[in-house]
Amino acid sequence: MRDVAALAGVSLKTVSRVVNREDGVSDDLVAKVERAAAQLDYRPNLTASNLRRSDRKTATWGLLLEDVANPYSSAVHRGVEEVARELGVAVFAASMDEDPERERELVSTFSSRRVDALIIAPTATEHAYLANEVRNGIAVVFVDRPPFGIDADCVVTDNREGAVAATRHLIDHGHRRIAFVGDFASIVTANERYQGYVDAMAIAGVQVHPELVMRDVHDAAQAVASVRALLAQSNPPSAIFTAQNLITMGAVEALRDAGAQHQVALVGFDDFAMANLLDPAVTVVAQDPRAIGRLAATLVNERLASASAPVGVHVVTSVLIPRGSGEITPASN
Amino acid sequence: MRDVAALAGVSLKTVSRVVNREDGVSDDLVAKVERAAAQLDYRPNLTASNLRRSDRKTATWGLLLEDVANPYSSAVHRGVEEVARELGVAVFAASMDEDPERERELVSTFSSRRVDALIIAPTATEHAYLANEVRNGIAVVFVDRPPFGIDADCVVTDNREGAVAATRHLIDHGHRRIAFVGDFASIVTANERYQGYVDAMAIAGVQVHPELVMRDVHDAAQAVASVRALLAQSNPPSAIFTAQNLITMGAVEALRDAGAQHQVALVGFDDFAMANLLDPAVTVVAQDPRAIGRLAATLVNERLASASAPVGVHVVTSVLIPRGSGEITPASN
DNA sequence: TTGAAAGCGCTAACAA
DNA sequence: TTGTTAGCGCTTTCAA
Repeated sequence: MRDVAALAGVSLKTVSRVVNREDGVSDDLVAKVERAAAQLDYRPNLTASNLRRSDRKTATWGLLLEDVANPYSSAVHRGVEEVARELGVAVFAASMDEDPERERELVSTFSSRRVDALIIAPTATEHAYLANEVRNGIAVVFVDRPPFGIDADCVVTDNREGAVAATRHLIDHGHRRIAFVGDFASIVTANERYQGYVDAMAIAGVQVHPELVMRDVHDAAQAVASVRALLAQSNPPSAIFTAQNLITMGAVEALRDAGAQHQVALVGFDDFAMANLLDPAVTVVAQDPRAIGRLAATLVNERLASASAPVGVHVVTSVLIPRGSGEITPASN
Repeated sequence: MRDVAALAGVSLKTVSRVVNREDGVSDDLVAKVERAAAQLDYRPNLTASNLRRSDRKTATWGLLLEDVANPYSSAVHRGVEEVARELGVAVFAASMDEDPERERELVSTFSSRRVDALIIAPTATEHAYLANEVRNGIAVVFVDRPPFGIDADCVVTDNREGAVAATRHLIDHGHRRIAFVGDFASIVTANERYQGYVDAMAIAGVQVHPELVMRDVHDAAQAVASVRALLAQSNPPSAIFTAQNLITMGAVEALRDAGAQHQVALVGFDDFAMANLLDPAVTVVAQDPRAIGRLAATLVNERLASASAPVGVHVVTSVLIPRGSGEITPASN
């Protein structure tokens, strides 16, 4: 900036005014400064600017995801980015891989770079450690899972209701032996989905068979093994509700390997690419992760505008998409 | 930091030394400062530190992708992140959506935040505009597509060789009427893949039929339409080479809709989720985008260590994965 | 409308 | 081993 000022023959402050498009500078000087800036290919230093500015805003957010390469996470990322782009905000993104310590490290990394906001798909089960960030005016919004030990905005899917819809869909198609395959019981959303399954069964008066309930299944490989074990039982399920996208993919593989894909019904939580092109096409309860990301970003922006606004939980509704696998009826009953 | 110094009863510089783990501070004072920092929940301001430091490193990189939610892009992102994490580097990520102007905006956005490096999967066809960044010591590495008008490291797939392998695979299975469906001819990689197709056909003495060549097909919907048109011809192809992942997905859909998935062979460039679970499973030439990301990040790190090291093009080899769709033989010939 | 001086939080250079 | 002073690039405050 000093070089630009020297070349344009004006003071530092005048260059600052032109760069920040403040008015009160004569057209003559504006032109001179712009010419000099272009000639030197001047790039303003936002970090220095931020250091001195009274509002201390860096126009930078941090986004903490389960895994940037996971389809769900990356769709949330995309939604956040769309809103951030309109606001001229740059977004740090990183993966936590279900590691609470990594979550804290990333918060610290982003905090020391003075982000204005943190959007967190939490892995930790305790978020009191964020109190300092909130006190310092960093907007914190949670997605996918709610926070614990801190009051903050949060965007979640209607996990229980979605699971009820999935389970009821199978019951309505005549199934009584309905298996559940879900993620770690320690994950709140996995629990809510399990609860939805249990509730739907209870409401319909259908018995939950403990040998048909597989929990703590986290990835596709474990899901393949779990579904294989289910199918190998003496009295196997006639339908399966898989409560997470990777589990559904694993179930598809196990069913196909057993040649049972047209005999055993399947409904999955979370949509995934190619679900409609499989044979049979896979019925799912779809979330809208991009909308979740957009909403979270919008909440960040509102929180930044008024730190004292009341905090809320925002529920995005899921929707059941029948495609074939969920409409298979039991062979005999 | 001032508050920490006051609370610990030491000078600013001593706190700075402790925070930066410089030695030459007595254990006694280190303990005092650490206690004070913990008590105040002190977070160092990396932007201020960077402003003053002589090396001017922010430990921050910018990653410019086609679309953060695209499976290819997000796998590259993951690879970059893995290396960045080890180095304690935070990564900005953003999508360009094939918009060259957006590419320049993002470079400017990240430059003004003083990133140490830019990793770009370029959309623009002219990169002379980056000369200033390079001169300022920002490490610039390109992935997926090479740069133009600037000397910089670059990581690409062996597009031509991969396309040759795919085409030859179909020829080896007896096909003579082999269609090509590829992305915008303006995209370098799409051109290389087309060239590989043409070369493989020529080497084998198989005629390229212009009516079987569909270019400028960018997304799944356009691919569905293109493959439908191919199948509707009076003398349709017995095999199709789709030169991009979304195009392959669209081709799968069109073939299935026409009931031709077991008659017409298909080999796609780029692997995708569920390709092995489709019926038939889809034969692909697979890239390793995560490895590409890791390599790009490693190159960034080397470039940062020595700005004057010679620039190179790094080719990551693709591999053909036979799964079924590519091994279908022509009905008659 | 323009500019001079001070200072954001931190570290380099030097001094004690 | 510890502290002092200056200044990174910018904006605030205030004066001209």
